[in-house]
Amino acid sequence: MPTSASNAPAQRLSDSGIRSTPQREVVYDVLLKKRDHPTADEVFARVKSEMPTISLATVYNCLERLVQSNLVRQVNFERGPTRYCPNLRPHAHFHDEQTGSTHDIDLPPTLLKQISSVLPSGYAAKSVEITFRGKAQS
Amino acid sequence: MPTSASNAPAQRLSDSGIRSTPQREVVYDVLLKKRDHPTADEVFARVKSEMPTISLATVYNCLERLVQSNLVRQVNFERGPTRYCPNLRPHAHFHDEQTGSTHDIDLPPTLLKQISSVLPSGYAAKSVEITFRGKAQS
DNA sequence: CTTGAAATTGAGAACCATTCCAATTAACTC
DNA sequence: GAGTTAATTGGAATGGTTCTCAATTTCAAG
Repeated sequence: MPTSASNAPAQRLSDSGIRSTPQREVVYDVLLKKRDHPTADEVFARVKSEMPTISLATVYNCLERLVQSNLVRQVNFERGPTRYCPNLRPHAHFHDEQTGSTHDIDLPPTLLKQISSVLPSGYAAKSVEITFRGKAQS
Repeated sequence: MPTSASNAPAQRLSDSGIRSTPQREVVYDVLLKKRDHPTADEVFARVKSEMPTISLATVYNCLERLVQSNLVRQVNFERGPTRYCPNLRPHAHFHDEQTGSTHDIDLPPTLLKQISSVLPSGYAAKSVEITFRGKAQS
């Protein structure tokens, strides 16, 4: 079996040092395919259409593993359910209040530096999280 | 009745067009006095020492009113309980992972403009939320 | 292959911040 | 100060995400 595009996700799983299972591959694949920051429930629904026997607990387990392996990031808005995002580059989130959808906004490194420069000395930030709220033209 | 320092909060309540009650004044006062982004439960505990008969439901009601009146802002971290913040100026939050404490970081208007400038045309942001995570020297 | 460690399953339980309720009390208006 | 509207109270209920459990299955290394 060649290292074709279709099993690249599986490759990335084992490359990340986590055991590759069909469930994990499908979960990861679903996240890569539609990057709309789905909740665990939404991932569960999507995965089920490809793999009807998967359980919600497994989806939670897989997502947790993917997060631990730094292949996926967790995103939280307000107090809603945790969402999952396979975009590993520095980016902000734009939350469209009309549609409820979330868009990734790439952040240039220069801006990141400028933002971190507002921190008083003695504050060492490991990460920054930026969320816009408003409406986007559709 | 003079507008003394002690009843300024009460004044600000009625100035905001909401009915002034002892409970609301104490809740607002507690938020102003210790600006460490307490949860509703924490506010409840602090208020109770001044007003032992207040109920948790009232604390929630008061907080909701204060938020509606734009005297207080809600802040959410991860999926934890909602926190309350009387700082109305544009600011970011620095979340110290060691201590769990949260510090306000003032944001200069120029930076806010720079941040908003990364938005593609068509994206109209009504608000931005910036959270740092890391450790602060104590 | 064998074997041991790790993952999956399914259903239910736990968790807990928040809201609801109906009764009581209090705050403004005239 | 009478009346009307809104706020407070306490306790119970809600709601929904996330976790737990033990049994079973699957993975991958030697």
